[in-house]
Amino acid sequence: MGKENINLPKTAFSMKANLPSKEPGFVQYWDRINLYKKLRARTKNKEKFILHDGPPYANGNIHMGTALNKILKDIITKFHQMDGKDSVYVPGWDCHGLPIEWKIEEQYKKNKKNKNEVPITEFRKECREFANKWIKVHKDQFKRLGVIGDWEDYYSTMSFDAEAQIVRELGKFLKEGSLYKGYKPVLWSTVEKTALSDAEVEYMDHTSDTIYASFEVKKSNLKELNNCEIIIWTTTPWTIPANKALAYNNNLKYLIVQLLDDNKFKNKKIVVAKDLLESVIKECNVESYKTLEEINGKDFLGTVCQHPFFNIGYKYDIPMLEARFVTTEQGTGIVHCAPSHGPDDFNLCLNNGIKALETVDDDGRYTKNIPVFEGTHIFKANSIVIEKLKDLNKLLANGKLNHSYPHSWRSKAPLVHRATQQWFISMESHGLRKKALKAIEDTKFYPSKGKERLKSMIETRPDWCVSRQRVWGVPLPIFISKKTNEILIDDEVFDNIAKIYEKEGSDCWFTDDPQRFLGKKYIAKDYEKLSDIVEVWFDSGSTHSYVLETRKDLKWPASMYLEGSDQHRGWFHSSLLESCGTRGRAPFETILSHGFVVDGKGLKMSKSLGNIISPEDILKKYGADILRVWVTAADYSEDLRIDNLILEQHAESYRKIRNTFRYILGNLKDNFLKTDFEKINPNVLDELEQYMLHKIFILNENFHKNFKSYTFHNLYKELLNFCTVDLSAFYFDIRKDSLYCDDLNSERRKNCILVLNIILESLLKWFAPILSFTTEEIFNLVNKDNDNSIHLEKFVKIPSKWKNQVLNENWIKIKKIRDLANISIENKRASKVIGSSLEAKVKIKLNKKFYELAKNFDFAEICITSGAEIILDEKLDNEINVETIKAEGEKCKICWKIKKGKCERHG
RNA sequence: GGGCCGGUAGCUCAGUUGGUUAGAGCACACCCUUGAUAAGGGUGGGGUCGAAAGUUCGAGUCUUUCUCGGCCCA
Repeated sequence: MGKENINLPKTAFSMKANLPSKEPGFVQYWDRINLYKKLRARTKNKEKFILHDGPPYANGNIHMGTALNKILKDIITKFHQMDGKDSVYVPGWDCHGLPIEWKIEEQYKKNKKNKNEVPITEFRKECREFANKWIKVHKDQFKRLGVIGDWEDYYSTMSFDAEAQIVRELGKFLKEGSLYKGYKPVLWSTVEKTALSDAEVEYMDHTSDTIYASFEVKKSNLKELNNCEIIIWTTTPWTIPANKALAYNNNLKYLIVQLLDDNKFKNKKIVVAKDLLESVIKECNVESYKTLEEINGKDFLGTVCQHPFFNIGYKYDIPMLEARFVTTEQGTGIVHCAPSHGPDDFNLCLNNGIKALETVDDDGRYTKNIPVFEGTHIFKANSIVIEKLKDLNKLLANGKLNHSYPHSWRSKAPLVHRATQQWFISMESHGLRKKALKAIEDTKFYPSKGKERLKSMIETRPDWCVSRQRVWGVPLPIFISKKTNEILIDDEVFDNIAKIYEKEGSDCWFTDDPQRFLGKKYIAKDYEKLSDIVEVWFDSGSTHSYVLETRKDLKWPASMYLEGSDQHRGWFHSSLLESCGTRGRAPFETILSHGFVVDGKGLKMSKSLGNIISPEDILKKYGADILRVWVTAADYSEDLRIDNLILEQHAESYRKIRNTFRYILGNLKDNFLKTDFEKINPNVLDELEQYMLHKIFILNENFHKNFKSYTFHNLYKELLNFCTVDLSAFYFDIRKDSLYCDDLNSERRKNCILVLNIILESLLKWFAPILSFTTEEIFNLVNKDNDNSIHLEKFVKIPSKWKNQVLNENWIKIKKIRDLANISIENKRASKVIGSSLEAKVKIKLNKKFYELAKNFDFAEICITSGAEIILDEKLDNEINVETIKAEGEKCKICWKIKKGKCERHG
């Protein structure tokens, strides 16, 4: 008598997962059976769920953030698919833009090649190849994570049809009139006559002229300020002619000081920040002065000054504006603002209705917008401006300053901020801001706080600058009439350009005869062709038009956009504006945003901290399913922590889940029998089985509730708890005896097997979107038919008759008795009276309420002891009292129960 | 520097409109089992809820300040 006489579990499903080596095989399998096509066929004509992929930039290996994003997308896509929808995922890539240009330029540098000598189309070709290379790399990395999507027919922002559609979209804004020409400061090299990006800037020492200049107050709400002179300090005297405003800070204290030295400023009242007075009088060599008044920054509200060059034609008002960027680090606490020559100045002025002008031309000479000085080169203007200020008695002092200053990385020439011609989409002219805010109201946000975040950005953002002076992008399809200076707006032209791009891409814009784009209606020599490109956020903001709208397998608007929370200012934002501008509503129905991946302590990952974990490392050590567990178990609405400890913990949970499957498979001997849930009559089963069916019903209900609200971490926790608490420690433990020792024909055992089949199917499907590899491994093991996949299945439907609230209440009480029995048994174990619980017999004294319920149950079975006695004791202090005694008698060789006399089952 | 969001046991997360000694799983400790065995079971220890102040009969839950962290902007 022994192991050969009992039904021990046996399965081919190994305890050890070996995910890192096993998973790539499933990636191949899904490729081989063409799972993606099969999925489409399976849910053909079903309601669509479209999660539109926000395109990652095709540059560099993926990092944890990308992995998180793709896994989350895949989990959601799979949930909707298994929920019965046609859940289509088309991945995409963002390809144009500066980072790729840099990479190519870097290569040039290495090879001592000069970018300017390379034909533009050649350069763009290299950019395109570079992007294509990374798309390929990404594709494999994403597939390795278990992500299922249309990998063959993905989209990219540089495909010919995308470039063509971007032209059409711009055409809509041009036609409407909301796309206008304006000016905005960019870092400019007057030597190379080109704009530079931040990354092309080198900071080096530079000696600048400094001045303390004065602006006379014209009028103020604070009478003390009248007749005062506001003092500013700047290191760029040449920007004074472009001055349009002064900036102060509400939180600073200012002083009105009367100068008493015997010079041209004698008795003049000047205004500077209190904290900077000392440095100002020192720098300006003031020897004698008198403080008249202390005022608050807010008192400046409404104050208007005169330009220092008022007397030579600068007759316009100089308003004083509140700005937080004003500090007391240097200067006077009041900052001179030239919107054409500084980003801060530009934004502050823009918010106050003062637009930047073209004040300096490509070569660095003042334009006609700068009276008196027109034609002067700005690098020669400082001394002229200083002289003029002196003449007009607006110069308190001047000097030199050696400081770190931006220079071109190529020519090493100093750079300037210079307003250049740019193209803007107006937020107001055609109600774009209003439309976008309405669209936000109509969108559902997960988590809900995303709504406020996006809303507050749209409320305050300035007009959208969509032009860039670069080469790797879609050219702005703009012709300007040489005669009228007006933009050419003609659908025929836009469409003609788009058609050409569809065939050959947009490279030709830079090389071909402009006449080709203009068609027959216009003559090329009458027009200037722009060479700016479209900023890349417009590219990706338009994906809805060239992906969702044009593909038959998709729908517009998308069911969901899902990205990291930084994309409130990125893709969510640009897509919203583009779509509201062209179609009057958002291109998405819902937005789901997730937090950032941080290390175990909550700090961001950085090279300097050395706390970066790469997806590659995790895949090698744990496998994708562990990474998918990490994504599912985390609350993505906050930042997601990850380190080895956290992964180890999730790996541990995974093992528990895996062993739960293994136990079921072992008892089923890998023979899964699909059952028709509807045909099961719970009432013919033992109460324990009925109770498990009830548990499955409730779990399924919560599962769908959590799925609907996208709270996967709660969903996962419930599944995990079901495996550990309800199955492993409870149901499996109790039913072990029946499974191993009952006759194969016993009703009890057969019913248990039935329930195990049900649990296997339910668990497999619940876990499939999460543990995509492991569930496939099991599915393939128990399904002999070829080319099948768990991912083609639908979620189980649990009949409502499985729900049994009364039974549930009863079993809560039964488990309470069981818990107390366990404590009692543990006491006896500690005192070495017994070891295994089968060596024990429990005497359970109960009050009337519990007795009436418990008398119908076999507590030896429930408590896994050799005997149990239920005794009514109405005098009991507490409801339940359990006493454990050593079981007496013979140990049955088969079921190991200790009984006096023969075992009733095994003789 | 500004805006927004967050800080509950070692870890991942619960904690409904403020109300009994703050919960779960994992991890940990000890014990049992050796017929789920690089598995399984049982029992147990562990947080005063980032800090302080306030409102209240009563606060993890409301207010303020501070602190740490994240995203965005400057």
